[in-house]
Amino acid sequence: MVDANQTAEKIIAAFLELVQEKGYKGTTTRAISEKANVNEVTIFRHFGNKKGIIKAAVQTFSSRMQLLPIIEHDMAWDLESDLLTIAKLYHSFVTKYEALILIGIRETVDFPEINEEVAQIPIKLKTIIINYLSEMKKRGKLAEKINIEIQAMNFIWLNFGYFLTQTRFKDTELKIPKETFFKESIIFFAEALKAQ
Amino acid sequence: MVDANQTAEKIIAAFLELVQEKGYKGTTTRAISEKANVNEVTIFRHFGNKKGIIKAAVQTFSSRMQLLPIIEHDMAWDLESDLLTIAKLYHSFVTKYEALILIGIRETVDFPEINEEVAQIPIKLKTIIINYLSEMKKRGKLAEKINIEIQAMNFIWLNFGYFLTQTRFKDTELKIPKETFFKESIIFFAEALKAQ
DNA sequence: AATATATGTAAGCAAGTACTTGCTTTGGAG
DNA sequence: CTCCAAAGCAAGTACTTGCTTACATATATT
Repeated sequence: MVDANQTAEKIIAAFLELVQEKGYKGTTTRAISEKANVNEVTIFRHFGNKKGIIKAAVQTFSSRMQLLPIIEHDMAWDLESDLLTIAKLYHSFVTKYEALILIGIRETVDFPEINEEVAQIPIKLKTIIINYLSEMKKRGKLAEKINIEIQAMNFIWLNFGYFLTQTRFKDTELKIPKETFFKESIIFFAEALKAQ
Repeated sequence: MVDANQTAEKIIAAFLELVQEKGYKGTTTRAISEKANVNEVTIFRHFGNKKGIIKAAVQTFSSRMQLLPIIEHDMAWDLESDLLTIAKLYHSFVTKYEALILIGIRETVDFPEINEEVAQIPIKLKTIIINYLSEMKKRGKLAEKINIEIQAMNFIWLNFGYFLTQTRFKDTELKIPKETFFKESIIFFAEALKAQ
């Protein structure tokens, strides 16, 4: 007997890959079946309908989301290294779930739930950074006058902007390697915070 | 006789509005005709086919793009106020062409030309800022050690990230008014550059 | 009044697409 | 060997959607 879970995963993987390219509506169940090397009917037997695939994919996504705040305890209470840690975690997460995030950004109307779910990433990130910066203030490592909420958003916009520029524009003029971004941009941001 | 240009504009406007909501494939020619209050056939008489509407819309967009670098001469050679001017110009432009920009980001595969065209926004912005910062260095108003290309990209990511966060996530927790963004984030960035 | 141009109306076609149904095949567990 | 869950296969249905065709109507210009 064939492992049912394995086929389901194959279908989800093919689905996500295709959606990343063609968008949700551009992804046909036939194309999914071909890419996953299964019969089209198998898809419907597993997920009922096309939306069911997304639903299943989102579930694995949201359960992983819960794990994010754990790193709050991994802080060294050094601004540069901690912001670097957070940025790196953010990018590995966001790269891994690129397909779903793109769906959330694209299919705002047809899948408000996914958009809502994807919006949780910056929201969660925001609270993490706000908590972190507050604690840094308490420890006297950050100037009192700093507007923590604004700075949390600055950090988010910077990272989100970098991520989307890299993934959505193929132009070489805009390509900046991850290491450069971390070493230059995040550190610049951390130093700017310190200097205030 | 009815003004043909006017109907064409009505169609393009309806098209852009719908695409912003539903995406390109989610936008049917029937829906466009209803929203524009014209007959469906009129659309095809004007633009030949569905892609023709996009093509026409992109044309007005690209011609406006050409005008952008003109503001290079509007600089006061004061970091804060100049970056503010550039940021404000960027956001008014990007807000105006939101629909097309979203198509460019979403429909990378079906409309590579539009993606290419939309990518010109950050590319053009990049050269504008690089030129500006270089001149500021020459005038002794900016530290020599500053990596101009990186800082140009930082500025772009910040603005692009802000723009997309505002337009794609409806959550109130992430909403920051434009004035706050300009006054806090852009000024923070300018000060950080000065401090280097 | 006549002409030309822009649009409306009605009907429909061809292709694609999500989803169904009924039947067959496969391969591991008892 | 038998049973059964999981998957393949073939055919088809119902519906949507981009686009076409043929004809009627309105209005500005000559």
